[in-house]
Amino acid sequence: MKKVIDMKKTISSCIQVATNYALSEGEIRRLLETPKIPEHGDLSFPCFALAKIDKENPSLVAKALTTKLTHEWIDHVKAVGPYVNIFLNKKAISQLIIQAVLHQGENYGQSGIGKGKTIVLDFSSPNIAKPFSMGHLRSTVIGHSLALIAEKHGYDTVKINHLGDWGTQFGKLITAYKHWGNEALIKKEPIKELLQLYVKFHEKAEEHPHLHEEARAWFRKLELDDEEAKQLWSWFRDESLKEFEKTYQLLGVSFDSNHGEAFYNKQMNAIVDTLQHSDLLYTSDGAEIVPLSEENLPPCLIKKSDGATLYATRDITAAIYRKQTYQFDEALYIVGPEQSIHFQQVKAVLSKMGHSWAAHIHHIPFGLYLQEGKKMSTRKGRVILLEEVLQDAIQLAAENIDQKNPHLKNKEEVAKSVGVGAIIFHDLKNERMKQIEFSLEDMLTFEGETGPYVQYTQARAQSILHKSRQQTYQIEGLSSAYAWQVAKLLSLYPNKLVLAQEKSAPSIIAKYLIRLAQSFNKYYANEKILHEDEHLSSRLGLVKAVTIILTDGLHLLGMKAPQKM
RNA sequence: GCGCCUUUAGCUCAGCUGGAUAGAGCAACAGCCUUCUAAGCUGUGGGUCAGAGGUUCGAAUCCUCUAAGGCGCGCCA
Repeated sequence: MKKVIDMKKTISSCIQVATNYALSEGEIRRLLETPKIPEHGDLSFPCFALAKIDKENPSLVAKALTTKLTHEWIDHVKAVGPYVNIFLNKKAISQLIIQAVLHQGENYGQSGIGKGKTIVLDFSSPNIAKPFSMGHLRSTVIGHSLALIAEKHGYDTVKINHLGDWGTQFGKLITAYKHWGNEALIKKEPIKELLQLYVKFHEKAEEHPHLHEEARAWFRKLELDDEEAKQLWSWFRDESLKEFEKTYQLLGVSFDSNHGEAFYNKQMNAIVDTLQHSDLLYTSDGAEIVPLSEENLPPCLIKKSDGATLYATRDITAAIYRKQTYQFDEALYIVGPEQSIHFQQVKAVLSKMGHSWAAHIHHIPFGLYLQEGKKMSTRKGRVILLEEVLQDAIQLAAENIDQKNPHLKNKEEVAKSVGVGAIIFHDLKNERMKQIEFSLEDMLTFEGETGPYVQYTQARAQSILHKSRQQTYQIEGLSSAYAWQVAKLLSLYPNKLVLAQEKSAPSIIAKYLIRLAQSFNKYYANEKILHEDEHLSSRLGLVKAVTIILTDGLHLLGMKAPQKM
């Protein structure tokens, strides 16, 4: 699609020609490595595989290859033992890379692999009347980033917030509200107040067990469309959603659908009927199940012994609805790892129903936040509110600005971008499955491998561009070691985006941005950029290219990239 | 008991799907602001890659087993 400067590919085919097609280009590409130390060149080709084919000594093969390897991109080659170390033409290639980035701008790195395809993402999904937990933060920022990455690749995305807006807890909430509720308080602080009602219910219910019956009765009424129950339910939902909306706004997240669990209530009977008619449903201990022993899975519970449906029923229904509504090619569920069996069951049942697209449903789990080595629990009185963490971060960012750049114009806006950015980046920088020990201190760090570090690097680069007052650049390429490192990293960006998409891994982008920022900061510290000489324009072009990639990468993580900070 | 995930420097993590001397960031110590934003840069110390086998010319990376920690395992979501 877009022009990409792929050094590995070019050199691979070059080696292939030089070796008389003894290996496929793919094999060569796989063998071709990036040496860890600069003395070994920009690329290095180990000759073991080649030597095996020729039944020769690897060192000799390497030596022989050096004489045949010529290309305009190659400056010189050197055989060291069994390795052929390739030193590239810095000036020519950096020129091509910088030009490509400048020319394509924010489109640089678009692969087009998703063109004409639709991905549905189910993420965030907080529970009504409960605080936005750290677990939901993970789901939210990962899901959001995956959506942005998919869009970059050309996919159409459908972002769904599968709200936890149904279940027996609403019976409890209504009961609690009828006894001790206060309308004004709920309007003021819905989540806090509703949570308190929920907690109070459980406290009181220990002494007065009949409250449980009352709650069940209210939930039954709700299911039967009782006017009062429904009104309260809908009010709780609206108030909660309003408060969630504030958090989403801070995080810059929006959804295409807020259809929660309740939305599927009316459709579930039809699905249960279908299961029945397909002879998939069995009765076991009074409950309706789909046995999955062939799949090596525990049976999937469709209906409780009291006839009520379960979340598996709901997810199956929702999946079918989504397939019909959005015609998705892939469906991602960004949900904690506790539910991995659940999703296997849902997929298995859908398959049994004859839905071959079940294979396109993917559970994207992530490492849990732990507290003292244990899963964070809402039950334990102490809940860490995301809202408070975000406010802390913004506050700290504001203090930093006052100290470091007191004359900055839009202080509040920048503080928000930086503070929230720190939280998002902290969440996304590590491999998705890695568990995270909750540490406010770590989240509020702005130095080192952090979001603010990347943002700061970008802002400094912008500052240079502003000072230069140049709009267009005459790129001739750069040959200094620092500039070359930066340019090489720029060329890797498109590939990183593809990897991030394939592995559903925003961390690949986050790690890459850190590397690029580090590399640029070294360049910045060691070379004067705004220096009047014949290379000025090329240097500025490199700086401009860096700002383009850093900004684009930050956006893909769901972060802002302030011009100044 | 069974299944899934994790284990790399004191701490938090990379390691490009098997390659040369395992790298960053924090923390500690020592430097660098009359020069493009010091939220930065430079240097020093710090490692039986959890352990044991196996595959291979070559393993942190692939396979098997063991250990530790986490999360699950039919009427919660």
